[in-house]
Amino acid sequence: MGRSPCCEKEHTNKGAWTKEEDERLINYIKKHGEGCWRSLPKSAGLLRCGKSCRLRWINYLRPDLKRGNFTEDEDEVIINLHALLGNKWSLIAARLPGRTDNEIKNYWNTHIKRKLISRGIDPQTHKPSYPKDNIINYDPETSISPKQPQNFTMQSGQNISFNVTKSDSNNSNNYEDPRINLELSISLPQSYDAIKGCDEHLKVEKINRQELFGSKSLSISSIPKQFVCLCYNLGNGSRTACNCVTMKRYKL
DNA sequence: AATGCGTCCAACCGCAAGGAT
DNA sequence: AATCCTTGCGGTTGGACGCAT
Repeated sequence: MGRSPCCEKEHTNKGAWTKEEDERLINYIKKHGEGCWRSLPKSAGLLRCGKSCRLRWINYLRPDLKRGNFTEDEDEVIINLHALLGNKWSLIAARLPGRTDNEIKNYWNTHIKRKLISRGIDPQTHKPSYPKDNIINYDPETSISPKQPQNFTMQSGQNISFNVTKSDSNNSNNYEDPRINLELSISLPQSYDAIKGCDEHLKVEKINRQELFGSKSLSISSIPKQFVCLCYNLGNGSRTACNCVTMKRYKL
């Protein structure tokens, strides 16, 4: 014997609720309280299934619901909780008085997802995302890059990375080979002050100085004030370098 | 004015958890 | 222990609406 349906579908209304139905539901719940959703429609004189009544009450008719747009603070709470809990909308809603799980879910899908993407953040992982169109699949056999990056506009301070992965010719899938994990990045010209706090740049700079001049001390201000920075990370041995070095060599 | 398209969101659906029998 | 029932959750749908052409 299978599960009995939640209601008799032939005798129930579907779709948008009318004002009269809303009033019946509100009046009934005011009198008898929430619960017993299965029997509620019959008792309240509604041609709806219990599930539908529950949803209507929880998501729309409850008196404690907050109406209107989400505030910036609420946005941040949702983003932080989603990073922590994932798509657990009911848990997120529990932390936002007056908001429902359905409302938050809709808001996430229509607004916050886009907001995060525009910030360069993957809405599912909450980690920085690389533009898909800039992933270059480099074929070492032919030295041909089958998928060229598309044009797009970089913003000041933005950093674009390219991953070079190995392509599997048998099943046309790409996969990351840890031995050839080559990550390239490029950024717009920036001031030296902006990179001064970057350990990686300073480390490279220090090594380069030692290579060129031994223990001789040189002023770090000899680095050009404005330049395009190109960095690369090699998976094999995790070697890192950047063209700050080259720029400095040219300057010297 | 008509049409097409994208966005928003209320409502639906299937499923699972947990309590009752 | 097995089955049934109720409730709640998350994914999806479809209609209303606004805007561009």
